[in-house]
Amino acid sequence: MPGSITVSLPDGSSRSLAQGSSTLDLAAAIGSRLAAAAVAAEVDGALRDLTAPLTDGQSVRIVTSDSDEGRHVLRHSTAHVMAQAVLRLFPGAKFTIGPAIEDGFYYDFELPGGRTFTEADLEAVAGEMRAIVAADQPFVRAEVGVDEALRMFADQPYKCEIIERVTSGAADGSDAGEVSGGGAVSVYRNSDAFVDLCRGPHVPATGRLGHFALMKVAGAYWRGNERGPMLQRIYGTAWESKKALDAHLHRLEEAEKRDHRRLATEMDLLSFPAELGGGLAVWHPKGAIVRKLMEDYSRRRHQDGGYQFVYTPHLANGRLFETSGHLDFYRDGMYPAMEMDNGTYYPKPMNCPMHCLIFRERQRSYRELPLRLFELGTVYRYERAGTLHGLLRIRGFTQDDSHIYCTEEQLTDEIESLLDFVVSVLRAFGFEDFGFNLSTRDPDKSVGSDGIWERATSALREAMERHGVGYAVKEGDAAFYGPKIDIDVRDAIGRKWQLSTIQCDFNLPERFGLEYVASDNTRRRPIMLHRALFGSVERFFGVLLEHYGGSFPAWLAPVQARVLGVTSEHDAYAESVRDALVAAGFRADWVAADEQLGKRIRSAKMERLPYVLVVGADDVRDGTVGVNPRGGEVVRGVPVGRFIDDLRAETAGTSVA
RNA sequence: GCCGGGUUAGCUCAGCGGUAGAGCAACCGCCUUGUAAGCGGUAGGCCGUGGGUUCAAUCCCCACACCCGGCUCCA
Repeated sequence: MPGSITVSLPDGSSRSLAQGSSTLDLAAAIGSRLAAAAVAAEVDGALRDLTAPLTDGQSVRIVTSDSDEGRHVLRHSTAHVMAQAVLRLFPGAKFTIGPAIEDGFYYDFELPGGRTFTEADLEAVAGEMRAIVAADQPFVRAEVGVDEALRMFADQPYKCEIIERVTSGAADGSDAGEVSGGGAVSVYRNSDAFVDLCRGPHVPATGRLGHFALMKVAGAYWRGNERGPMLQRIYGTAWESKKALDAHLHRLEEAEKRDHRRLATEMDLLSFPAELGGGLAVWHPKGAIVRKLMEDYSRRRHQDGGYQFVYTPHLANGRLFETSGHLDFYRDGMYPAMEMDNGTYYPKPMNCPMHCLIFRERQRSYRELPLRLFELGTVYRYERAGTLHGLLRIRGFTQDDSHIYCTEEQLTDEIESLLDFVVSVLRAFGFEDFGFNLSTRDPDKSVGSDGIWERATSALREAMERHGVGYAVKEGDAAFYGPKIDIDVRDAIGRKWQLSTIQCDFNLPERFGLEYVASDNTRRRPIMLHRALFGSVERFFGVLLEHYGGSFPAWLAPVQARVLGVTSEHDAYAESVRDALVAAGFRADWVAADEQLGKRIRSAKMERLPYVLVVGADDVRDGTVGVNPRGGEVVRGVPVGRFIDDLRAETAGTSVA
């Protein structure tokens, strides 16, 4: 065909199209459904607008709105629509950046006169956005010179700053999504009234959008700099269909139902009394029993793992934290000093310095290494008021903290066995999906020589590689004294939580002058591993509560079984069954038949009890119970002894009953 | 710490410049019940704390505490 071009498709086939055809034409030629779902194109590996003309020989993949990439484009385009709406409604507003993010997008603005957004403004903005969508404005790309771009955005100082930074090569990641760089700047024009700096791609026209919701307003610092201007941010979400949007909103509702703060109140587990102060929790009996079970399990595993238990005080002389370096690096995050007659004392923010003192208290032999000290150590950190978040960010918390002192030869083996240990303990709490991250040195926030850091980092790397686990690298994310492996888990609804940490430290042993006597009778410096599995017991409890949605497995449930008589005739038997369960080491109770059976069962279900045992005349006669398990089928006529055996089997290995 | 929004009964939440309401829970009766809400009644609140404006403040203003959503930070 004269004047035609041929492009290839991902399945290996190729298509001929008229000169000047775009991916949109290609999609239409393949099918109208595809054309409707298409939002962008990947041409020779680069994302482009659907409307960009294709040239002969290119390979093209059509990006549809139901893919991650497609949703990213939808969200970015919706962010532009929101910016246009805000600029229309708030004349004089300055707009800054508005990227797509996981599940949505945001855009940051500076409103005239320091005005701020209210929830009511969101309604108005959303309404204006719907009008822009209805107008089906095309997204028209243009490349302009820097000077022209600066003229175009003459009244938009933030845009000018972005243009200048990009063209001067000072751009960081946050600019990369906005402009293409190089000699030209790309812009997208939606109408005569709205043009935004942007690398793209975008959907062909605003009519492709519309399944969005504006979620919340928030303050945000320009470029994340807390000394910079405070901008006004609007968060939104956008999806390819109403169905997908509704599903997302439904997921948010479900996540909210699992919120550990809500469940903690509902289930009477713990509370944060205002009188106590922010970020400090009190544990109620039902929360405390779950916590105790977690801690007991942890202690047993550590005992089996060759750890020795230690206890250390909550306060220490400031000299200790000068030696360790904590005062230098984290003074602002520590509770303020208490002046006492023989010095300045601080609540401890970490246990490691005290464990170093235990190590140093007498001469150590290589025969003692690896020496593994373990403590459930409560620490206090002054978290800034705005950062507190239920149990997940708290000012007083307990670390399942261990410090392992070993020789350099033992290091890699020790780390590798720790990887197993961590995963094995986390599995007991129902986590199946683990991720590993290696955090490396930040030269501005660390102590010690390059050589030491290199040895520590390669030990961690080698252990993971030998162990065959994949890992991501987080540059500059290490602790000040050494690099670390952080382990995250995925919970029941797919969220990631960073829990465990294994940190390699050549520095504190040096700072504390730790030594052991080696087999050749020389004195050597041990290496120290810091590690925590739960991290913070409080935080882990919060994560666990959300993971299980409050429905703790039988070994952790505050009450494992409740016995209910059908009528008050059977209350005495119900009580005797409860006694038998308690005698067998289980946590059980019974409730008198003052309400109808259905009501009492409902109450027990609302409390998320693993087992409800209903007993009536048949059961009194036969010594049985009717077993109503959480999420299972009722089984009548189960002998009490068999229920006890079954529950024992179910909780074996985890229960310490 | 910064921006915004909150704080009303044990819980979830209405309400309003003239000192308050619902549902659930609690308590008391009646009902005697076989697997997720029986009926009736009673009680319960210095409307977060302290100032201010007002004849009058739970309501309007200010400060503080705490909470929520973000930002920043997180050994």
